Amino acid sequence: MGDKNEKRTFYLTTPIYYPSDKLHIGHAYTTVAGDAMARYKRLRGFRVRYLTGTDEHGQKIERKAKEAGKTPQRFVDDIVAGIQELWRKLEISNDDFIRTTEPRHKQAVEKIFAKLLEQGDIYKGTYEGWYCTPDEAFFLERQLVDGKCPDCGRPVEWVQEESYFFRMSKYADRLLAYYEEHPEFIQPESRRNEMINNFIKPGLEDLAVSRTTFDWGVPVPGDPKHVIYVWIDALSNYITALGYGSEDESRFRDFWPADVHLVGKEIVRFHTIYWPIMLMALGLPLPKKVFAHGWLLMKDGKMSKSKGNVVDPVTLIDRYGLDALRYYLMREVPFGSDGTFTPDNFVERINYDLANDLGNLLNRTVAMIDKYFGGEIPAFEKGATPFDEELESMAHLTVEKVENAMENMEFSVALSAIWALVGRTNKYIDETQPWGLAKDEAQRPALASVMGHLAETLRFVSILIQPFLTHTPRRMWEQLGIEEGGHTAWESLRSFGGALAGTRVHKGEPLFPRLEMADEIAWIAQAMQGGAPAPAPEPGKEAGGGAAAAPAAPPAEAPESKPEIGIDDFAKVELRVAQVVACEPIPKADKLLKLQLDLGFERRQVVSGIAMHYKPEEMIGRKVICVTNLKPVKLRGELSQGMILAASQDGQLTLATVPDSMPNGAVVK
RNA sequence: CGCGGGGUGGAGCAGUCCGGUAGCUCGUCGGGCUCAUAACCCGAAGGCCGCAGGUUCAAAUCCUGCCCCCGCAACCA
Repeated sequence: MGDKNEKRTFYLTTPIYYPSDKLHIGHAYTTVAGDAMARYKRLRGFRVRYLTGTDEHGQKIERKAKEAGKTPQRFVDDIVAGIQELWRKLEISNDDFIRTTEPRHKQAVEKIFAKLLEQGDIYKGTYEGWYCTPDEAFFLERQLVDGKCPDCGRPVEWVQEESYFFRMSKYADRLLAYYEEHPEFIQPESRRNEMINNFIKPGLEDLAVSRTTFDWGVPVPGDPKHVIYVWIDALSNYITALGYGSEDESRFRDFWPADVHLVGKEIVRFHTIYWPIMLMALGLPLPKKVFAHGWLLMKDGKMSKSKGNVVDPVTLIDRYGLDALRYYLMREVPFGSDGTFTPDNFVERINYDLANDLGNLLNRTVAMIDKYFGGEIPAFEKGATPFDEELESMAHLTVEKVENAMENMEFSVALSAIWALVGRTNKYIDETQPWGLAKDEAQRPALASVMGHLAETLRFVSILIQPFLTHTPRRMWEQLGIEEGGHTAWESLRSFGGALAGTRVHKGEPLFPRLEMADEIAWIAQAMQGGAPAPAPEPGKEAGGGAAAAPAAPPAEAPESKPEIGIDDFAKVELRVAQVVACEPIPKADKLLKLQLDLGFERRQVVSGIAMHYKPEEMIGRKVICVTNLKPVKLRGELSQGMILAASQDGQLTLATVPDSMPNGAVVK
């Protein structure tokens, strides 16, 4: 093999996830994709470093921890333990897991901040502006209406709030030049134009990189009243995890710059603008590629618990096996586009591709070798049947296609190519009709050739799927009697031949049991609703998945509750019956209706976000309940003096109404 | 005219950058085979490629206008 000692390196990262909640299948999607890439590169002989982790600071975690009655650290420790458990279950092969609360990270972040400050790239400045205290909002001079708050009309005051800023604009030209010179930098290309047109061209504003409104973070060196905000704290994980800024920077020298940052499309901007600029300021090379993948959406749009369309990856793994889930994630959706998860889809994919095509192919091949050759894979001569050559050349072509696709992170393309080979092999059996050949002793060499070609093709497939499926390759090798080693190495794909001649096959369990589609679709749908799925008969599992524990159904999620209040607090709210006397939509606002309410003793105008649910004309005459002592605000330029009550969930909304007999102005409590 | 994505046989998608036979998976219908997990293989039906113009010998593909859907942003006191 190669006589180069120096292995090429490959550094790949996922975003660091925010542990304020349990992770869902979308996070699993990203991380499995990265894992497939990392495994592929390792198979190709690269020295790979695959990093994932968690971004653990910030106001939201501080608040959630408080609500949970925990310290922030304790709070994130608990959630992160769950995340790491999920990665274990998904057999993510990450080489490191960075947590932004770790000393190694915090120390480096302090250094980075200090350096940027010292260089003058970060400066201490002030947010200045007109501030409306009751609204907690800043306004520019030109936004004021008659020198007063444009929202509520009350006086505003000139305030200054201290903050540290990063001079972004200073680097804008260099960033554009980098884009120019490295067209591969932002990966689906369309994203690049988006960044240039929307953010860079209009001019980069200096970025506020510290906060004084919360404490849970890395304090600004020498100015602990500020904490370092997410930009610097989180993005720098990609280098702090390599030991940048520590006593030992050897790993950093080996692996930086990153080959690929994998990101969701919602954070492209941070990774293609802020992060490169930070690196430029630090005098470091920029990552080679930022790849934005799409979202895995649920049938009814974005995942949300209240929609009842959340799939817990663990539920799927427990019931269908890890390889089924990993295969589905990587095959179903072209990486880079959005895709939709549906139970039908998931079950179909497993049944057709894994059970019928691949699993059955192995099964029938092994059965025939058993039957016709006593379980020993025969030696063969090339071209014994008219179909041999085509199968062989397709096998080689498939390797080439897979390698090309993997370089571009086109995982679904790679898998389709592999499955095209599987399909071709099934067809080959039909063409050669081994059962016919077996009846004629003179056809013995042809039969041997067919068996040899089948086994060899399956060997190819087993090697090619390794980045994606973590159990199946080994199970195929067991059945084909292959020892892990030379015949399972990627480089062995260069030659198609009798590598397996003489090995003994071992008929085993089907790789993937066939699923009862209707039952399983219903089961998943129920699991997504959060209800306890019906005790459908457990389908077979991947061999080795011993414990046939009852599938863990996601428990019904208890709604988040607000803290208890006393009657005094409640009494502060004034609710009254009001009648709608006029109602009209507000231009250019999808959700807003402007209502004139008769409160008996006075009339007032309320703006309400119910336009998606009620037409203006059907509002007129209704008696509703209005909060009458709410601070007035302007919405979409219209004054709103109160709010009307409505119940809503899952995109439904119904007004709380009162019988017409109740007089306007009646107090509700 | 806020930003972006999309409208291709019954369903879900590819093809659109770099014009020239419209492809894949599933479904439907018909056939073949029996080695195999009632799996596998072959064939057929089915599309005015959102609409209207334009460029061209030729447009799903380029240009113009319009319609519709979906995210995001704003607005849900």
